[in-house]
Amino acid sequence: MELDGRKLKILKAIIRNYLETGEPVGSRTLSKYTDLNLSSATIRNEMADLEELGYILQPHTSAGRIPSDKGYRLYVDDMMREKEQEVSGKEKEVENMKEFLIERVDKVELLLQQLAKQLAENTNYATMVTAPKYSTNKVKFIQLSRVEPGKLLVVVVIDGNIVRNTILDVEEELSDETLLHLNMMCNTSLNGLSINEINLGVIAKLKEQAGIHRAIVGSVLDAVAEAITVDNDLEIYTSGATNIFRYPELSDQEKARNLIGAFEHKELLTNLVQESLEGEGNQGIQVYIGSETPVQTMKDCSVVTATYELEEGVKGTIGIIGPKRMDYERVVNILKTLTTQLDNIYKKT
Amino acid sequence: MELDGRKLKILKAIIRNYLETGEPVGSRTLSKYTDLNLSSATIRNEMADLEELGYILQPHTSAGRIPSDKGYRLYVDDMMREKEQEVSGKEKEVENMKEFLIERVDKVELLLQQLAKQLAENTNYATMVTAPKYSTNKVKFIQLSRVEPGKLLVVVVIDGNIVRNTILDVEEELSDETLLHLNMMCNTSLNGLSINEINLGVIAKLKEQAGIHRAIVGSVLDAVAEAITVDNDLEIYTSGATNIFRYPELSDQEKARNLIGAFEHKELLTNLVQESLEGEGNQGIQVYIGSETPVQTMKDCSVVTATYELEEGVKGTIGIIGPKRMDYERVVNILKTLTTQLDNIYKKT
DNA sequence: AATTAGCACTCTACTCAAATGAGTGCTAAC
DNA sequence: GTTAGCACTCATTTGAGTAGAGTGCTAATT
Repeated sequence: MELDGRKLKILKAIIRNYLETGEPVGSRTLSKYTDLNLSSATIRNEMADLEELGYILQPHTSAGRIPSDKGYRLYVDDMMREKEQEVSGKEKEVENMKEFLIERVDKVELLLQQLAKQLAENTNYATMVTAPKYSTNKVKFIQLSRVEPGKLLVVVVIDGNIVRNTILDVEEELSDETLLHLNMMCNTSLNGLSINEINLGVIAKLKEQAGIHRAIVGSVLDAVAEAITVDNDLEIYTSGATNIFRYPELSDQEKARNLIGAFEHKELLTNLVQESLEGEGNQGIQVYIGSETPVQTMKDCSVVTATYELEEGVKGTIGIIGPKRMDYERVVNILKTLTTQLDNIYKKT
Repeated sequence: MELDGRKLKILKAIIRNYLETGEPVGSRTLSKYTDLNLSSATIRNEMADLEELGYILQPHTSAGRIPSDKGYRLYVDDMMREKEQEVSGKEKEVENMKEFLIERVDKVELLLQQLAKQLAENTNYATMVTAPKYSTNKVKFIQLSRVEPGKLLVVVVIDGNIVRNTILDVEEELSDETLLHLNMMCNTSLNGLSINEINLGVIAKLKEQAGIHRAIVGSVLDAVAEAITVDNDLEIYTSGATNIFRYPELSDQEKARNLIGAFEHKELLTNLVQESLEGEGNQGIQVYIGSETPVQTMKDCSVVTATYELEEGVKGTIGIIGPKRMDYERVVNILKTLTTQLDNIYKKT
């Protein structure tokens, strides 16, 4: 059996209707409210076929049909293909979001948290934003200072002016000159290097230069290593988890608990981020429908992720989590314009 | 009417039973399963009195009784009074928690997040932990460095070795000597001062010393001010929000949504923290029952908060949020031992 | 051969009444 | 003051009956 034009039309009509109402769609509804001009009986036959093909299913015998994951998939793919052509979308959607993004907050952390929140409020879905990840952190600047006797402050500035710091306990007392000297040494030896480039050779050379202070250099290197190591964890901001209560199909105890649990245990979301960064889809946008999701506890939802790239190799992910019947079109649009704008705003800097 | 000994006994029995089962308690149950040796009829009479006094109430005519907020209050106060005497509690409860606290993580942030998580897992309630708040932050050390041309890194170390940093854009190019000079100036003028002590006099003197670089000093002072300003916001870590689904009386859509919303919008929790820090109760432990809570959306819960104090004036709050029928005794015990241990661990440092 | 009308059938959701049972309040006896 | 006993209340459960939405199939129509 083939999926001819008419079947496709009917399928799309079913999906569109279901997206709107959230109720199973019956043959009579379609017959009346579409321009197909077919009787309900004919549509019933077609629907039986569509069900056999796996695009739709019945919650129970005497109910209408709802789209299956496979059905949604077809719909989304088709939609994405169309969008592709339509060069520039309607930018209005994110207009007010833009406004607040403009007045960039200092702390990236706060900005992203805010972004997640705004996005959740605008879409009525749950959202997730990861901090941009510098795939290759490079040391830009190192500063060692004595805070108080026995305490050494190590500040490391890395690409993108991210500042990390550690306080070390040191046994020996360092004179001002030694400190100055160590500072210079570290900067000349390490600046511009990434974690992989700081190899044994560099380390040995540095320790040699340090002479009697080699122990300290060791500690400092540890601190530097920690600072430039890309931490895979936790830098995920979420918002709007309670939005899932807007959708009855996600609101029962069991499902709500699972979902909200996933938002609480952010480590579960890392899979999602990972996968989303790897599989480059249409303009970095990826749609996971139901059980396609990499996060098991979200198998009753759909997830749309977008990758934004501040500069070469500096990527983050934005995700929107909603019911399978989410408004894919709108969500994809929002994410597209949003990522473009994020890029632009940061590139201006 | 008075609350005589027997009434009190019955009230306590009702509460204890209800804490266990979560079901309204009937007269027959009490008659059978307590050592009061009274018939159900007598107990019924007493219960009628207790209801009139406002300590218990009936969900509906033909149900047993459940404690009212006033009833719980009596119970908790009484319990706290008893605990007072019992000098040292059973410390075992937090034994495994201690274990992980011992291997202190560097980042306070992580530690507190972990603490919240562990606590939630151990108690099966929702938890909340705030970062210790230094009521009077003092500047301990300032370091200005040139990261790259036009960018000045300001690092401020404050009490408790908390490190804050800002990157400033500067117009003029600074020589190494100037930078060194500025560094010394800032440190000698500002070290040891709190936000209130950095007054116009200090500022004027500093600017005068700076001469042509007064503009920069202005920016630096702003950065310092930001660093030592106690930020009232957001430093709240939560965990175990999904635990509320364990308690049917909190699990319906409406309530669950409200509660989880409160955990998401952490700004709502600041009231709680505020109040808890101010009203010093029994060993810094405070119990809010039902509508006593400062956070409106939690009026169907009870909240137990504890204040911990790392050193003079450095305080944080731990909160446990559960159903009104939470195991107050256990929770209070855990919080007591936990705060003591937190103090000890940090004091060792 | 495709479409449609018609009808029997299925299944959910709702309503209603009756039965159940836990628990009370009150009265009269102890 | 305490208790036994009984009538009463009310939430919950159960089952029957009904309405309604929607289907699948067959036979008639185009």
